[in-house]
Amino acid sequence: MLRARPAVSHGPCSGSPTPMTDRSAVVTRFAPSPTGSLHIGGARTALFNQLYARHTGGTFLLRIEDTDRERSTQANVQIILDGLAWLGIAPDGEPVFQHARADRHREAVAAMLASGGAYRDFTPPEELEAERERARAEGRVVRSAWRDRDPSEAPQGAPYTVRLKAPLSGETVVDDLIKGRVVFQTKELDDLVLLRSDGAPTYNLAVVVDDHDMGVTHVIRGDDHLNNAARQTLIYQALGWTVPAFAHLPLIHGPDGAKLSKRHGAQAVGEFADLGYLPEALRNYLARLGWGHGDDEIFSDAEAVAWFDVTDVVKAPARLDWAKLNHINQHYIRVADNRRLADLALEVHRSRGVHIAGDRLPDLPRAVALVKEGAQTTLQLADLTLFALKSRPLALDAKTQGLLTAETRALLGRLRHRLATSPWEVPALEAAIRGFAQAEGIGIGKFGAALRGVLSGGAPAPDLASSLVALGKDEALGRIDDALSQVQ
RNA sequence: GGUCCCUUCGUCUAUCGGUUAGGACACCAGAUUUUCAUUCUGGGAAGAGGGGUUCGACUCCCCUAGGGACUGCCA
Repeated sequence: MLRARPAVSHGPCSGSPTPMTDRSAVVTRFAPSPTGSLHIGGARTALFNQLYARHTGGTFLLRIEDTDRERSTQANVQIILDGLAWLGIAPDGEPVFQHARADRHREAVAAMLASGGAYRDFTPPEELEAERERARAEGRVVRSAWRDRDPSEAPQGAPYTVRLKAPLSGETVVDDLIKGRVVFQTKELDDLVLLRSDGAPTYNLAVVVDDHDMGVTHVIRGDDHLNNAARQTLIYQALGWTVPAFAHLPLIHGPDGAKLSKRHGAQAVGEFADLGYLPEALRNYLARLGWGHGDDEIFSDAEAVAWFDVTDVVKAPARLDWAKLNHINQHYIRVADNRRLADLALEVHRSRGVHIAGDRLPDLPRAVALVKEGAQTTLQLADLTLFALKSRPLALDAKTQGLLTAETRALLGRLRHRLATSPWEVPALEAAIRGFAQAEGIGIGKFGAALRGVLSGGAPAPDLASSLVALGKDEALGRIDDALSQVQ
């Protein structure tokens, strides 16, 4: 018999106490495969696992499923770790690397072999392929002839895989927390390969052994594993282990309802960061995708933890809706700290190769405060703050040049003096501008566009008073002076 | 082909046998306005189809259609 619960092998810097302490406590895990980056669907799976663990006062673990040595890369592991960190999803304890536990997996297989729950399959690949075709034609599941043959009949030293000896009758039930009771006819479940011919454990075996050893009580994962859950149940039974609770999340589709792919704009969480989304916004949006709490749309992490329950997750797949993500992101930009946003905007400018003079930087947070209402992403925030970051003298765009007639120049000259005596605050400057228009007996339209152009150089800018404040008195008046002294 | 899952406004969702089927995003119209945006007001918009069960079905059951997953010595 196997050890009930061997120590979990941790990552490089092991030594932290094993997270599982209370047998009755909930333990969830996120188990991504480093054969690609962290997908947005995976990110949501991680989020739900974390929310459920936090909600129940349980533990949330991370396991890297790197049993596919060919396709797993260290770079992808790092991308996944970075992605989770960026999103603000922090697992408890060190991540478990599945590959490092291969011996333990083989040990479990040895036990199954010994108990008759598994068998050695010497079927050569070509023959297997033929059987696969036959089985498909007959509408049944693939079965190896070696299931009931004596291994001693195999040629000496012939390569073999080890397969699960699945029962041939009865029902296998997956009591899913989201999908409900799903019944499979056991004979429809095939004999999974447990160990490859090179002795390497397969995914289905490894998940079961690791989930068991890690004390996972609730397996919350993508819908695409629902069929696997039945077959994994058979492995649990063969090992004599308790089957965990399952919760299969419906997948996230692209806006057109098709499986999410590159043509939908973004899949990896890193791309969402590059597109100017805030992690808290993405978290909120992701939580609303497939789950909800009444009419609540915008909620804090604490509220999400308090309200979340896997059983409330919707059964149908959801589509990624950029418009709604934008809206939520806009909300979080509005409430975000200006210095933080300024740094984010600056990062965008730098990545765009926009040179910004150091003396303009201190004004950025103030500019951010005045324009952030209109930004849905930090990319847009960068667009909206560009006017404030330009260096004098500004290159005026053609439209502004055209507006600077002798008459307009005269108006701006007089306005400049009025502004210079005003307190440098939005209400006061607004009053000054209105007062000026009134005194001149003209509408703001007569000079407003020109003033904006002079202040911004043609880049998008907020309303006049806000633009003036965003720039600061010296810079604003200086820009006006520059324009007025410019040779016609 | 086989097994399994899914189906309420364009999208995300509420409803958990009795509601004028609610909200959000998007969209349309109007108001505000010195650009863009913001803001405010109003509006259109849904239970895939067909059978049952029931006094009464979006809600429970069955069938059909459509979508999806799995069917690998990938995960």
